[in-house]
Amino acid sequence: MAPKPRSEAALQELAAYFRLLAEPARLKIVEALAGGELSVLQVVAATGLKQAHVSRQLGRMHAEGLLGRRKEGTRVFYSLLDPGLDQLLRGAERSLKAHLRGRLGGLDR
Amino acid sequence: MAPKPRSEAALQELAAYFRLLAEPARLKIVEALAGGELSVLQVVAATGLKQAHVSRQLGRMHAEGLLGRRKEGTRVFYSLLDPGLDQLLRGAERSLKAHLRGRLGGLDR
DNA sequence: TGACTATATAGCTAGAGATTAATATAGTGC
DNA sequence: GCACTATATTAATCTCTAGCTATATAGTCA
Repeated sequence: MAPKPRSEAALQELAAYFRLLAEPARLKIVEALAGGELSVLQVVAATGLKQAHVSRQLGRMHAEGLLGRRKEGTRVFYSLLDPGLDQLLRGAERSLKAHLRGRLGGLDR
Repeated sequence: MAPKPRSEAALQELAAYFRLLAEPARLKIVEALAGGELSVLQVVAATGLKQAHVSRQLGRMHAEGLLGRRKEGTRVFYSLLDPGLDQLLRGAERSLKAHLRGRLGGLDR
């Protein structure tokens, strides 16, 4: 009755992937990029975050393979690479609602 | 062209939810529970983690609404509450593969 | 009650990473 | 070359929490 044993390495990768999505700031950036590629300053404007922070997070997400990068003159444009990410976020939101319900009714014992 | 602006609070909740899944140890526990409810010691045996650590993580996941809890005598059984979680993990694995591909070919510049 | 088992908690150290201000780098146009 | 803009990096502070050991709590049974 154990449908799927994952390897230790697979769990590490999976955890690292979730960690990327485990920060409100990065989620905000991802959401801003959902409308199409943006330059760093455009992301700064869209999110209200500091330039240094945005640049660092964009760089990290690009290094992790989550974002694409395109240089044009002095600017650098980033874009979402995985079209399934949006679906993943929606799925997480669905689960989240179930959890919130559980948190309300879940004052067991 | 902006399909879904989420509130700051929603992003916080979403990030907190992903943070729960952002640890290999917790993923391991979730996986162990995928086969049905288990007592704390059974989770310890299934994962190889320390009892104190398992108890803490189970407690946290239960507090967050991710797990159900049932006491029986001196034992406490925990179980997954959200049937969509499995689907979420699979979706994340799919995205992850896309990222790994990107990490390989993504030596741009 | 005491002995035993199962869970939970407290205190600690170490490490990871978010966030910031300041500075460095790179590209463009004069 | 200089001035200007956009991006990246450095260094510092701060918070969080994983993981550990040891201890406490609660339930069961004699």
